[in-house]
Amino acid sequence: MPELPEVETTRRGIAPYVEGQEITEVRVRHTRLRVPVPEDLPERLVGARIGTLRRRAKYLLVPLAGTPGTLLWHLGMSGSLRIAQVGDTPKKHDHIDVVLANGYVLRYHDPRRFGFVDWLQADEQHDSRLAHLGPEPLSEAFTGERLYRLSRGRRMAAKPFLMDNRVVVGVGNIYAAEALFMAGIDPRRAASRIARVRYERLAGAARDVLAAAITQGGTTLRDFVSGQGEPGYFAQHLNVYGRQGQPCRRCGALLKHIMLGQRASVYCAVCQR
DNA sequence: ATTTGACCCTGCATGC
DNA sequence: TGCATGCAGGGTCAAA
Repeated sequence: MPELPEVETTRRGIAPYVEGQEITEVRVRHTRLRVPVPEDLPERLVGARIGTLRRRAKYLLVPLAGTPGTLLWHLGMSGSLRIAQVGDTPKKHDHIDVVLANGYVLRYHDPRRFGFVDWLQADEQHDSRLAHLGPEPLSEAFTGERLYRLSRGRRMAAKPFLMDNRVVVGVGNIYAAEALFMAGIDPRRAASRIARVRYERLAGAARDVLAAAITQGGTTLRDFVSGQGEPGYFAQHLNVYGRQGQPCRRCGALLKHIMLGQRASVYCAVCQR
C-alpha cells in the first residue's frame, strides 16, 4: 500500500478537485471491501458538500461540510483514489465513483480490496480505528526519546517495532527499511537493545525519509499513482528496499534479505549493526 | 502482556 | 503453454 507519503500525495492531489464540491451521484460497483461498503453511502453522500480533506496515519478523512458525517478511507495495500472525468469508462477494480458537480469523478481503484471506506464515529477521539494510534511522524510528538521509552523491555526486532502504529503511525515496510539504513541500525536488533542516542538518529531518519518521499510524490513500485494518475518518484532514492543482492550505496557490500514479522527486510550487514 | 502467524484478495514473476 | 507456488506499500485477530 501506500504508506504515509503516498496517502499524503493522494490527499494533496485530489483536494483541489473535490474540496467544496457537491456530490451529485455515487456508484458502488463492488461492496465487498475489507469492510463492506456502508449501505447508506449513496443516500448520505448525494447532495452533501465535501469539506477540507485531512489525513491521520494512512487514513484519509473526508468531511461532509456542515454535517457531523466524515468518511474514513483507507487504501489498503493496492488502493488508489484518482480524479477521472464524467464519462471515463471504469476499468476493472474501479469499485466506487463519487461524482461531483464540477464534472470530475473521485474514483476508487483497489485490486486486492484490502482497503475500505466507512463512516467515522462522530467523535474522532473515540473511533476504535483512530483512538489508539501513535503520533504523526512529522509532528513534534514523535521523538527519539519516545522511541527509547516505549522500547524498554521490548524484545521484538527494531523494524516491526518501528512499524507498530501505537509507537508511530505511517511508517510501513518501505520507509522502515530506509530509516533503519539511514540510522545504521540492524532491523533484527531487539528494540530494547538500542541506545537512546541511536533512537534519536532513527527518529530523525524516519522524519527525513518520509518528508523527502512526500516531496517526490511518493514511491511507485508497481501501481501507486497520485490523484492525477502520476507515479511517485521516490523509488530511485531507495537505498535498501527492493535492492537485495545489489551493492550498498555506502560501502559496496551486497545487501541482505530476510523475513521479519512476515515482511521482507533488506539491509546492509556492514553499515547496520 | 508481548509477540508471532494466519488471513483477507488479486496479480504477477518464477520455476517446473 | 499450463499449472503451482510465493510474494506484494496493511491491518486485525487468535493463539502461543
